[in-house]
Amino acid sequence: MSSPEPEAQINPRSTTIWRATVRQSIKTGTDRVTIAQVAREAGVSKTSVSRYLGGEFDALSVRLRDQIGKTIARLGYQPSQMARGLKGGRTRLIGMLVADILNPYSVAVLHGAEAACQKHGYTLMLCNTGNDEAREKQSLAALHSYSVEGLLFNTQGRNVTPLRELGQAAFPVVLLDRHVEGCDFDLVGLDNVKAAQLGTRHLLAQGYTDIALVVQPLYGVSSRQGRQAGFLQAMSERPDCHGETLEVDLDQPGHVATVLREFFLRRAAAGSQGRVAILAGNGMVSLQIALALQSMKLRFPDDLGLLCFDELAWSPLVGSGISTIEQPTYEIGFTAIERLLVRIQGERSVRMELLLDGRLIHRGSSASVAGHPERAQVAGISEKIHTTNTLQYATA
Amino acid sequence: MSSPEPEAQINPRSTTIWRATVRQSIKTGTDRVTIAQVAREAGVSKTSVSRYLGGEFDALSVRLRDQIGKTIARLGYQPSQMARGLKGGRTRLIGMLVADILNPYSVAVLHGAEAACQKHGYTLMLCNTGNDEAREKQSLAALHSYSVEGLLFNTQGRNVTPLRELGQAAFPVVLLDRHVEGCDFDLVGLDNVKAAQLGTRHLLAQGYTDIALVVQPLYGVSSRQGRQAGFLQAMSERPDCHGETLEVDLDQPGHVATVLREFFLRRAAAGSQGRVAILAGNGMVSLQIALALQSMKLRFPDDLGLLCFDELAWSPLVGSGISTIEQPTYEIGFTAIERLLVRIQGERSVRMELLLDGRLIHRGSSASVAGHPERAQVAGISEKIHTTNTLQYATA
DNA sequence: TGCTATCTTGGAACCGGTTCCAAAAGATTC
DNA sequence: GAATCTTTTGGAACCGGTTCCAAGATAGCA
Repeated sequence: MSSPEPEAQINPRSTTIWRATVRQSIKTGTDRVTIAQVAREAGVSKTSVSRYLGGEFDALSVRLRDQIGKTIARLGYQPSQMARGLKGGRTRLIGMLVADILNPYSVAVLHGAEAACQKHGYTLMLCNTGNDEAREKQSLAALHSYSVEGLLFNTQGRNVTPLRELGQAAFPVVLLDRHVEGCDFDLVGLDNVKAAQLGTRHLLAQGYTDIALVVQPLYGVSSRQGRQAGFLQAMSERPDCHGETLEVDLDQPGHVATVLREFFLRRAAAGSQGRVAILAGNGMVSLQIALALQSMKLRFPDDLGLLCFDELAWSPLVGSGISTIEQPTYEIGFTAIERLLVRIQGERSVRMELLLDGRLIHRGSSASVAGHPERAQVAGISEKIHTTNTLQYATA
Repeated sequence: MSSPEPEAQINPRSTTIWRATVRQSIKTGTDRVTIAQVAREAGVSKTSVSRYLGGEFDALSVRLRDQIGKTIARLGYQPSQMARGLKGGRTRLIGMLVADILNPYSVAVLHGAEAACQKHGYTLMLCNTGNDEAREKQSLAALHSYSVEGLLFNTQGRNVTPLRELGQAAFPVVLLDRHVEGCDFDLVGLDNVKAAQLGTRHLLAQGYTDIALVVQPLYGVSSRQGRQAGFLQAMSERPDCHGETLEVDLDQPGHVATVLREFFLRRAAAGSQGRVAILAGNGMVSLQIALALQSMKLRFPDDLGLLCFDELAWSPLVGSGISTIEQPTYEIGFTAIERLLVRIQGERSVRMELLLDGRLIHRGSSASVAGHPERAQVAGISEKIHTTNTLQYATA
C-alpha cells in the first residue's frame, strides 16, 4: 500500500485530516454532491467510492483509488454523516449532558471534551439540563434520537431511571464528576476525598481551628459527599479543632450569608477562641461566599481564612487572592471523551473510575495566622457581625 | 379534528412535548424500534405512521390515529432523526461555531442559544474554533456533513471565504457579535457604538479626563471597531480630554501591563494633570487588566478609573467593585436562534441586524473623582510605576 | 494449458424514515 | 342507482450512504 499521490487532497482514513484539506466550496441543500455523482463521474460504482471513504484501500486498485480521489477533490464531495450513520450506526456523534452550563466547571470540562472530539473526528451534541430532572430525560431522548454513539454525562444525580436503562443496555456512557447509584458506568473526575483532605490539612496547618465546609446539598451527589468525607477525615486527625458541614441553597438569595453568620455566632456561643476558615465546596459556592463575605464586610485572611474548590479566572484578584484547589478540568473532559471512545470501540471490561488529583494553589486568603495572632479570631468575627450586619441579615 | 385521546401519550406535533412524555425505556443499538415495527403491530402502513409522526391528522381517521398512538406508546417508539433528516432535510439540528469557548461571553450566549433550541425541539451541535481559521473551516465542514439546518456563527473574523460561499448559497446563518465583510447574514449582537458612547460618557462625567480604550486587535472584528467608533465619538465631544485606543495581545504574557505602563508614562510625559481611566474592550481584556493593575499595585478608583465591557460573575468582588457595561447575552443567544429558525422556515427578506442595548452597571471602580481631587491623577500613577514597577516590567 | 486461489469490482438489498401517486372507501349529487 | 367528488389508506420509490455476495479479472500452481 503506497502512500497517497500528492494530487489526492483527501485522506479518507482520518476524518479530521480529511476535513482540513477540503478545498472545494461547501454545497448546500439541493445541489449537494452525492456518492452516486462521484461514482458516475469517476466511472466506478458507489461501492468503490464507499470503500474509498471507509479507507479500505487494500480492496482497491491503485488506478481506481486515484480516479476516485481526484473526482472527490474536483467535485468537493463531502459525504453525509446522516446517511452514513443510518446503515452502520457510525454517526461519529457524541452527546454531552451538562448539569449546569453556567457553572464554570462544566464549561472547563466542555472545553477539554470538545477538543478531544475534534481530535478524533467526532462532533459534540450539547444539552444543558439546568439541574432539572425532566429536562435531563428529554435531552437524553433527543440525543438518543440522533443515534449518538456515546454519552458524556454530568447528571444532577437524583432520580436517574433513564440512565439505569442505558446501563442495562450496555450503552457507552462516561460520567463526569459524580456517579449514579445503581449504574456501573465509567467515571472521570476529581479524587474528591484526597483533594478535600489536602485542602483541609492545609487550612489546619495554616493555623485555622474552626473550619466550615460549605457545600450545596449533599443528597445524591457523590462528589460532594466525597469532599465531605475527606474533610471529616482530615478534621478527625485534629480532635482539638472543630469542623462542620454547612449545606447552602444557592437559589435562595442571601441564604449563604445567613448560614455563615449562624456558623460564626454558633462558634462564638461555644466559646471558641480559635481561628475560623471556610472551605468552599465548588466554584459556584465560592462566588456566593465571596459576595456574602463582602456584604458582611468580612475580609480574608484578616477576619477569616478561605479556601475554595475550583480555580477560577478571578481567584487571584479578590483581596490578596483566594487560595484554591484546582481541578484538572480540561484533562477531565479530554480524558472522559477518550475513555468513551474506547467504550464505543467495544471495550467491555469492568467499570473504570479515573480520579485525577487536585492541586492546591496557595494565595493570601489562607495565609498563616501564626505570626498574626490577632487575625481570624472567632470573637472578632462575631463582634463584627453583631455590630454591622445583624439588621441587614435578620430581614434577608 | 378532535383533541387527542387521553391514552395517547404522544403529541407528535411538538417534538418538545413529545420527548417529555415518552414513557418507555430507551432502546439502543440493535433492538431499536422502527417505524416498520410500529406499522406492523398497529396493523397499518408505514405511511400512516409517518403521517402520524408528522402531525398530519387531517389525513388520518380517528380509528387509525388512536391505534397508532397506542402502539407507539406501548412500544416506546422514538423515530430516528437521522433517518428523518435524510429524505426531508429536516434534521432539527443547528450548528453553533464559537470563536472561543473560554470567553465568558461565548458561554453566556451559548446558554441562551441552547435554551432556545430546546424550546423549539432543535439540538445544538457545538464546535469551538479557538479563534483559529483552519479549525473554523474544519468545523464548518463537519457541521455541514451533518446537514445542520442552520448556523449560529461567532467567527474569528478574518479570511472567511467558506462563509461567503454559504452566503451565496443562501444558507441560513446568523452571526453573533461581529459581522463578516462581504456577507449579508443576519446579525445579533450589542449596539457597540451606543454602548461605548454610554460608557465613555460615563467616565467623562465622573471626572476622568485621560481615557484609554483597551481592546484586542481591531483588524477584522467589527464589534471592536464599533466600540472604538463609539469611544472616539464620545471623546470628540470633549476636546479638553484625551482618548487613546490601546491594542493588546492577550496571548503574550505581560503585554497588557507593558501597554498600560507605557500609556501612563506617555500621559505623564505629556504633562497631563488629569485623571486616568481605562475602558476595557471585553471580558477577557478586563481580566488581564485587573491582573496587570494588581501586579502594578495600582488600585481603582484610587489610582485610576476602570470600566469594563461584559458583566462577569466577579465584577462586584474586586476592590470596591468593577463598573461594567452588561450585554444581554442570554437574550442575544436566544434571539439569534429564533431569528435563525425564521430563516430556516424560508424567510428570504433582506439582511437584518438586531442590536441590543448594553446596560451600565455603576460600581466603585468608576467612582466620581469630583470630591477626591487627589484621586486618579496621572502624576500619582506614573510616580507609583516608577518607584515600584520599572524593573519588574522592563524585563517582562 | 487448465484449474483453482486471490484480488477487484459492482449489483442489489438495506438502514429508517418521507413522499408521490394511485387505489379503495365513503359521501354527495342528480 | 349510477356517476362524481372527497377522504383514507397503502405500495413503492427515494434520501445517501454501507454491506453482503457473487461475478469477473488476474495470478499461482500443477
